[in-house]
Amino acid sequence: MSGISGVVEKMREGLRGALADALAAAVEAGQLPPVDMPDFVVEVPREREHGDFAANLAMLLPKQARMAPRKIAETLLENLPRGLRWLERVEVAGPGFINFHLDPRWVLEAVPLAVRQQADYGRVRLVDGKRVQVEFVSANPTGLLHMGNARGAALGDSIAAILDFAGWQVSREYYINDAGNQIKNFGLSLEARYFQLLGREGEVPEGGYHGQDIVDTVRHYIEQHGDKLLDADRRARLDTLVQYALAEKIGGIKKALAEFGVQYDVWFSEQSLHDTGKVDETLQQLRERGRLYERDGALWFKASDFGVEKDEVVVRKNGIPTYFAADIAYHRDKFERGFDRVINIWGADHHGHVPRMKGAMAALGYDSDALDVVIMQLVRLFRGGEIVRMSKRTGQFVTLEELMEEVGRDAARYFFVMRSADSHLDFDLDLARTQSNDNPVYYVQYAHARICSIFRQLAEQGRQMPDPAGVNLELLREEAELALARHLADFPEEVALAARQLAPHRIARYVHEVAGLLHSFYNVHRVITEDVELSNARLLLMEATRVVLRNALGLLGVSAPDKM
RNA sequence: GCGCCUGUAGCUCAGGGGAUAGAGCGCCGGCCUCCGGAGCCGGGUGCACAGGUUCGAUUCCUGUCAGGCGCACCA
Repeated sequence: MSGISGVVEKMREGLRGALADALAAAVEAGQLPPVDMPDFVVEVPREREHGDFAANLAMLLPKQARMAPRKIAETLLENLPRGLRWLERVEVAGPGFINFHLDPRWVLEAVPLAVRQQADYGRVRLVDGKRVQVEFVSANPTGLLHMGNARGAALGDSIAAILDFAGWQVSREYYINDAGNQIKNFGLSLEARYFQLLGREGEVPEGGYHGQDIVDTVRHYIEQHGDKLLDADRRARLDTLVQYALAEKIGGIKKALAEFGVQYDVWFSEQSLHDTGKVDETLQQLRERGRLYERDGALWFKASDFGVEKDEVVVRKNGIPTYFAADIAYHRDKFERGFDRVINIWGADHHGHVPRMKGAMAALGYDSDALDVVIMQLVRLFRGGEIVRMSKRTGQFVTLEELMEEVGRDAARYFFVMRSADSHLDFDLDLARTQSNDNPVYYVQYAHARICSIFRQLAEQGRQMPDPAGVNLELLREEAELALARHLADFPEEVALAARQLAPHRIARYVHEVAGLLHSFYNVHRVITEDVELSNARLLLMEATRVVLRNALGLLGVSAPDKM
């Protein structure tokens, strides 16, 4: 692992290097036969008694060396370089593990690092100068945002933030499906409501949009522009209504997402792909590469060339390209824009689309591994222990706005990312609204507010935060202090893991643990006391904790309040 | 029928091949002359099932069973 600057990684790499040296020395001395260096790990054992770090190197060598693993481990120990910082003792354990026991104060190095780096503490450099695009939500602009969209928003935004923290250059994008059949239906639905509101006959078509919000939008139009479309040319009437309604709907979506704390860099129109000829251009490329053929009057993409079960229509018998055709053009455009990596956040109901989209990218000559699709499972809302049903058809569903009104932005964001994407999410509205220790988001925020309160107390006593350079951190010897510092030291690695796995829930769990350790410490020890030296050391520990809580919450889009 | 996701504590969920599998909630019992009790401490049962790979499998592979979601000239 490279590009991680934390103290844990530093220690891990130091031990790894020492073991590699030991192996080389042992071979050199003839104590071991020449062997290939296996891909061994230096890990943090679950059990405290197994030391601070453990290596499995010796257990990977018996075949090559034709020696027992424990014997190999002993030999490695004899050849370990001397004078490794913080190292207290090394031992062979179990089937051949090499366990490293460190002076417990080694973790305190994380404290001044966090204090010094502030908002940058936890940043890692997994990549250098690489660009990634994260596309998420991309809900139809014909309605309101529901729970699935909301989860996508929280997940996508958090993944983007984590990737940014991990060294990627990130662009957040929303794909507006403002073309195709649904827009046609949208127009017919709007027209029907328009007629109805003005006393004429009108019926929302089968498969149209029946929601109350559509009625509201048409009413807004009438309030502003009256009934002048009643006798207009039908094409003009539909176009006008659609344009008006799209603008209003997209405006509403932007506003809701902004209130949710999500800011996009690009809003990309599907229609623009048709208008600029990019859909045709893409189809032409596929044709030139021999991946298209005609059957039953339609044009098909040979997805089966790429391990997909069946081929897919890209141009219908009536000559109109399918959504899939536009989507291929869209993804091609992403790569054309120079992104090194493209990530989509999709609902589970779209997972069947993944293989053929990857196939299409491969067909166009792009690396399909550069396209990652995060599939998130569906959300179930609970209130009073009962499932809250969502139905777009009947227009009865909880919108993002309603959710924020009910539980607040922070709770909503936290709840959506606290489970892994591929886990079904049971969202307990009652719990999210609770202002008590039962609610994990308050639990974490409270830890931050508590620290801020200590600092206010400090100021009231006319005292100041110490300069890190003049503080003796080794006064921190209590178990609660070292356990807390140990977790603060883990932050950069947690960020790296979350980034690699595209897994914000790791950060949610991590920050909850840090909060718990802070509370445990706080309950047993006082920060501000007559003992100025010790107070200063603890103040620095508190400041480092505050930095980590704030940065981690920031990655989740959750605020870190000074007071609650 | 085929494909994808998921089966871990009473409930909701974590667990990048390692040595005795964790957290929150719920339940029971404790802790405030003290920087914020929105807090802390203690108490316990579990990897769906069957094979395989491996020195070692909750983790990887195969199969079975169960739940969710897909399998349109919809998006």
